Amino acid sequence: MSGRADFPNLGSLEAKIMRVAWEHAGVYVSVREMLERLDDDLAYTTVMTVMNRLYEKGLLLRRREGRAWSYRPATSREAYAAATMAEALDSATDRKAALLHFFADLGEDDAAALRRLLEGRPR
Amino acid sequence: MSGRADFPNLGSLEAKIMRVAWEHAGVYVSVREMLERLDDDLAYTTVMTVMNRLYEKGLLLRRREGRAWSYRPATSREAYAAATMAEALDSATDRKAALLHFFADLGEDDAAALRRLLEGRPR
DNA sequence: GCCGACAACTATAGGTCGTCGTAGATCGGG
DNA sequence: CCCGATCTACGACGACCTATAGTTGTCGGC
Repeated sequence: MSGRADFPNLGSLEAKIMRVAWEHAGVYVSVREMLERLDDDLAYTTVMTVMNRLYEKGLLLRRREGRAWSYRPATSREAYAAATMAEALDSATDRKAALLHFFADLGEDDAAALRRLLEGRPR
Repeated sequence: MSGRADFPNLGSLEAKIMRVAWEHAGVYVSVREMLERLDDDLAYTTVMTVMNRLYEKGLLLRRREGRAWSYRPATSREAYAAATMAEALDSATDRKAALLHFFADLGEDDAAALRRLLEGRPR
C-alpha cells in the first residue's frame, strides 16, 4: 500500500486526491479533471473508484454534472485537521496534560497565533 | 477487525492493550499480566503478538525479566495524544486557520485551561 | 444507429490486525 | 537428570482496507 500517508486515516492515493480537491476548494472537480491534475499515470477507473470511496466516507460531496459526477471537499483542509486534532485530544485521559504537551511542542509562531486567538475569544 | 478503535492509528486490541499499559504507567507489565488484566478471553500468544507489534511500532518499550519480556509505554497517553494532534496540525496548509477551527470547537473548560497555559508561557 | 465517455460492478494483490497453533528453548521441582 | 510448565520465535489464516484496473452496460450526440 506504499507507506502511511500524510493525512491521518487516509491511504496515500486518497490523501493525494484530497490534497488536489482542497487546492480547488469551492469548485466541483470531475473525475477526468482529477485524473489530469494528478501527475501520476493512473487509470480513469482508479481515480473514479477512490473518489467514490472518499464520497462514501463523507470526505467529498458530489453532484451530477451531465452524466458524470463532480466532487468537492465536504470540509476545508483546516477543519479536517482540527477535527482530527480534537479526536486525538479525546483519546487522552487528562485533557489538560495533553494540551500542555501539545503546546510545549508547538513552535513559537504557532504559540503566538494561538495566544492571539485566545485573546480574541471572550471569557 | 471489529470497528475503528478509539486511539488514532491503532487497532481495537492494540488500543485496549495500550490503555491497560497506560493505566500501569511506570511499571513494566509482562504478557501474562496483561493477559490477566484484559477482561477478554484471549490466547496468550494473541496478547504476545500484539504487544510485540506495539513494541515494533515504538509504542511500547520492553526489557527482559527472567525469560519473559515486560513492557511499558514509551510515552504517556497524553504525550501520545499530543503527538497525534501535532501530526494532524501538520497536515493543514494554513496552520493558523487549523488552530482557529480546533479552538472554536473546544469546550470552555479546555479553552480556559489553554489560556492559563499560554499565560504561563514566556514571550 | 454507432461511438465515445462515463458509471456500476467486479477483481486482484498487498497490507494491517485480530487471532492462534506449533516447535523449540528453558527453568524449577522432584 | 528428566518432566512438565512456561516462554519466545515463527508462521498462518481470515477479515478488512486500499491501490489499481478491466468489463459491462448505458446514454447522449452526431
